[in-house]
Order: sequence, then structure tokens, then C-alpha cells
Amino acid sequence: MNRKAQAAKAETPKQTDMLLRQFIGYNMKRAYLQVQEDMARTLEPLGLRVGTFSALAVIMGSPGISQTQLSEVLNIKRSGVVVVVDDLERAGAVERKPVRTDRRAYALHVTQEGSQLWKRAEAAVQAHEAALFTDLEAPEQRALQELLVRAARSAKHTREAGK
Amino acid sequence: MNRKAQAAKAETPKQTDMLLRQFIGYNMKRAYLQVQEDMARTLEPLGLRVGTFSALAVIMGSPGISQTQLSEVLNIKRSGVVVVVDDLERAGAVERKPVRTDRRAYALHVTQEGSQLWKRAEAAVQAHEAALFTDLEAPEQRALQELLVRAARSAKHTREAGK
DNA sequence: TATTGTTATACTCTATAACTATA
DNA sequence: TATAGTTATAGAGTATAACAATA
Repeated sequence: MNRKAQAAKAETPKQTDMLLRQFIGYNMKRAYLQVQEDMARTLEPLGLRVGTFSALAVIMGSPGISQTQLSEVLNIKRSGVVVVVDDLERAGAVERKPVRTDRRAYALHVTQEGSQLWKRAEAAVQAHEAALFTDLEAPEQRALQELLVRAARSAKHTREAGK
Repeated sequence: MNRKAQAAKAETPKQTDMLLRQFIGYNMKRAYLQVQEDMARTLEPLGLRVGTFSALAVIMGSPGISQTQLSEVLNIKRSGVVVVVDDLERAGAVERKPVRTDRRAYALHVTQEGSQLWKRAEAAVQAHEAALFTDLEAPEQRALQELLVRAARSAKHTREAGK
């Protein structure tokens, strides 16, 4: 890229998206995409993607959970869970154990290897988020957390009420 | 779904994702996905998707913008812009006008029809966000807005510094 | 040589639908 | 009949790479 093009690029951020900035949804999208891209890069060296990282976390926190339950927590379809669990099982992080009371279902468990992987991944993401949000004071980060949770809940309620 | 399954589903929200809730990125994702789904439904009757809505807004705010500039604002590749602009042009909302000084480029302009479409879409999304976030007081909504903008900026700075 | 818009192609994530084996 | 997991397939959104026209 030549000097002229670089200069033009540097000038671009003069808010050509002014009409969009008024929308919470738009700002959510921009913030999310920024963060998610970095998240993926942080997890890659550990052999995880955002989806497998999330699944590993849920199975860690709820040993014995079924794939159907996992699909509800992660808000994806059962068919999508198969791929994610296949991936984690191939990596030796998770096991499908038979359920005595229901031979159709699997109980998902994190292996010892998976447990260690989780610890490393959790620490990596914690460190990464700490670095990522240095421009926000700790109370501001907590405020953001709370507002995001409440916004998601509000949106969910509104949708479910409007059926 | 029978009664037993419904009961099980109703019980599910006992925070099996506890280990994920600590991460801002996770809460951003959940909130964003909730909102984006509703956004898409709001725009559908107007013949718009989230991507074409955003592009229309930017072209409204920056008449004569080129496709390359648009790709930078929207954070997508030039090849992706072609599809979006094709869509808006087919709908009669946007025109590609030749640029005298550069015969390779197009200057994008919103037609009168497109301008009216934008007004309807803007009002629809405003109304929808107002309904969606009723659980948040107006000052909280503003605080969320500001924190999202700063979080995105912080993440961007961190990434660019870490090259 | 570099850039604009374009096309063709591929990849990721997710959804839908049909299937099996159990319940 | 209904459910758990699976498979095959398709769609949306985006990326990469190569191209013609123009700078």
C-alpha cells in the first residue's frame, strides 16, 4: 500500500457509521466481533475453538450432562453438539459414558487430560480478557458484565412474551 | 413435548454455564445473539437483512462513498460488499454512479425510494430496541452503549499494539 | 505496479430433515 | 409415539485468490 492510500485509510475513522451508533445492537455486534476474533486466536494454540471451549466449560461444571441438555445450554441444535463433542473426544478431553437408566443417552465427562486443558484455557482467556479490557476500570468491567446479562435477559423476556 | 420434558426444560436454567459467566466475551456473545435474532426478524418485512440495513445506513450518512470505503467501515471484504450492494440495488434502494475522476470506482447513493426505506427501517429498529430493553432504565441503556464502545475500542487498541 | 470492483471458490457455524435405537 | 444421538444436506456470512479495467 502506498503512502496516499495509507493516509486515506488513517482518515477513514470519521464516523461514517453515525446513523448506526445509536443502536445498542450495532455496538454489541462491533464489540463482540472484536473480542471473539481475539478469543479464537487465544484458544487456537490449545487446540480449542470458541465452541469447544464453551462446551468443555459446561461439561466441567455439570459432569454427566447429556448432549441434549448441552445443546440447550449452548443454544445450538443437537446435531451441532455432535460435532463439538466429537472434537473434544478426539482431543482426549471428554468422554461419552453410557447411562444405565437410558441406553439412548450419553453422560459427558471431562477426562483428567481435559481438566488440565480447561485450567490452561481458563487461565489463558482470563489473561487475555484482562489485557483486552485494560481501558476499562474493574468496576466498569463489572458494570458491563451486569448490563450485558440484564440486556440479554430483557431481550429474551420480550421475545418470549411476544409469541 | 410431554409434560415431563417441559418440566425438565423449565428447570434447566440453573446456571450450568457458571464457568463461562465470568467472561465478558461470553456474555457479549449471548446478548448479541439474542438481539441480532430479533433484529433480523424486525428487518425481514422490510426486505432487509442486518448487513444490508447497516450498508444502507452508512451510504445514507456518506453519500458517494465507494465500495472499498464501505468495506472498511463495515469491516468486511470488498467481495462481500458486492453482494450487499447488489442486493440493495436490486431493491431499488441504492445506485452505483460512475465517478468522473476514477473510472474503476462507483459512488454509492441512496435513491429516494431507499431514503424512505431507511426511515421506515430506522423507526422499526428504534421501536424494537425500545421494546427489547424495557428492563433497562434509560441511563442504564446509555451506560451500556458507552461501555460497549469503549470495550470495542480497548480491544482494538490492544490488538493493534500487540502486532 | 497498485487499486477497484468482480467472480469463483472454500470455510465456519448453524439449521433442517430423515434415520436408528431405544423409551 | 416420543426422545437421544447421528448423519446428510443446505444456508448465511465471510474469507481468499485470481481476473479485467483502470490508475
